[in-house]
Amino acid sequence: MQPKRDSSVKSLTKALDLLSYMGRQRHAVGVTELANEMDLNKSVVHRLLQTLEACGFVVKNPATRQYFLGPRLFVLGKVYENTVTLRGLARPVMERLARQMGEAVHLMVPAPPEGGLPSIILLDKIESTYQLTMTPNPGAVSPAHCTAGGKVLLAYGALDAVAEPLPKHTAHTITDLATLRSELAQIRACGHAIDREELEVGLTCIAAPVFEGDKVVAALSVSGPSSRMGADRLDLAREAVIAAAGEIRNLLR
Amino acid sequence: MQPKRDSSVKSLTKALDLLSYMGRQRHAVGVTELANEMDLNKSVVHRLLQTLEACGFVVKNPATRQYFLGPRLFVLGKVYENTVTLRGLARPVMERLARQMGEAVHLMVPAPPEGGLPSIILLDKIESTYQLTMTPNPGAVSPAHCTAGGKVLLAYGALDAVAEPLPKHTAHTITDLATLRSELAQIRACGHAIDREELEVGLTCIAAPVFEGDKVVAALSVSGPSSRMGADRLDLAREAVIAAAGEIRNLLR
DNA sequence: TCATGTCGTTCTGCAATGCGGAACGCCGTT
DNA sequence: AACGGCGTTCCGCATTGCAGAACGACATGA
Repeated sequence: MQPKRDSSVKSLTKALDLLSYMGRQRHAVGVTELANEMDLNKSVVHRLLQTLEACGFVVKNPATRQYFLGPRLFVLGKVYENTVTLRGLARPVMERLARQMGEAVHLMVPAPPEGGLPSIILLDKIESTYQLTMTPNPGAVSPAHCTAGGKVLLAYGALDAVAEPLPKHTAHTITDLATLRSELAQIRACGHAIDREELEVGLTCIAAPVFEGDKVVAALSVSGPSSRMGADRLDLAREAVIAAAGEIRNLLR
Repeated sequence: MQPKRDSSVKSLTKALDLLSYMGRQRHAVGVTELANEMDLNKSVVHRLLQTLEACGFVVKNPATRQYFLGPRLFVLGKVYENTVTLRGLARPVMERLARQMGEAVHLMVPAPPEGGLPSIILLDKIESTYQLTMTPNPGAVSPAHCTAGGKVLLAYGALDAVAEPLPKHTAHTITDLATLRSELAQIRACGHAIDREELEVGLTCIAAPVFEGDKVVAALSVSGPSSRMGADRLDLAREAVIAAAGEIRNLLR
């Protein structure tokens, strides 16, 4: 039992975990559900929710007596969205890249470790000019081990790897940690990552790291249906994303 | 000294206030500034920030050692944005209203009481079809006492009034509480509110309450330069917003 | 170079704070 | 009417987080 200098405010951590849980659920939840799911006492959950509600971080539906994310989060999220310089600087570069390739362009940043496996956040995107593509919206969270952007962030240490059994999404998903590690080494070697249907069948992505100084802070990617991402087109995309990521790096200076 | 059944988690409240403060500042801040501004001990602020950072609600710039809102708020804000039913239901109605009037259309909800005076949050908006208009973006917070939407929310009890001296923004701003109260009574009587350059010179708005059941949950407004909002056009707008707000009410059923 | 001020960070004992468990009141169901 | 499940409230105890001071790093200016 090492004291281990914890220095984290327990009640605050619990409250933030409650918020994150509600964010994952995407619908209103009751006190008991939260208490069970988060392994907390009902009275604790209730008190935390009352405080969160008083500050507008949570709203209570008086009819169902359930709680959900509140408007203050909306406000603060918008402030983040509008002030993160990376997003604004990257935008024009992303637009050019999207026009050049005609495919969806994504800008991803590491998600703070939330319990389970390492994840990435879609900070911004530009839609494909083709009709037939359904891509996630900004704010979406995806697993890192089976996405091009995620692998880039893992490879360059912007995101901590994990020992957990990696969940399998398709036949191509890397579920073995050793395999993932050698993949990450290769990504570092060639400066880009490819995801060939590792998250979703029919979806191929290629991503490059965005540096700020000597640290990788984001990943830029081009995604499209595998049918359009043949070897030659993928080569084009590789050149283009790496170049674009470099441009963003210069803008961040 | 009544015990007064407080039942709010102090440390959590402090942390949430820190977040809100950073949201207002819109730029990274240091520990000392926060401690001074929030009237807290430095060590407390530091510990809270460490915890917030561990959960991704705050990021620290290692170079400047300053803190700012983190990506988790972005994620949760997006979840709020995408799941609040009001927004999705109101959208088509707002689009029609905007096309009809050619002016900016805003959907506003009450902001949770944050220390000072009652405020409103811009939940969604549609731009004017005219060129020359600069309107706030979704997520923006405005004072309630000098906006049409804010006065509507105050009038119908969706937002608590306040005793503070009301800050003056223009010559037309209502700064007297008695005057405001009679204005609110009149708003309740005629079912709409008008803001004639009370927040900004040259800007006129007209707003109507959006009911859910027997409670007002939002305000819908049409805003334009005073030059385009003459008596006749304002009459048109009044009919239109009231009708549109009624439609949204039906959709919320 | 050294003194000085300012910043973020760490430490530690004390006591206020938040926790746990149980009890309560409210519904809808059985 | 009895029951089970829910959100909510209560209260004493010990854990948790607090205050204050000290520390170390950095920038500034003499």
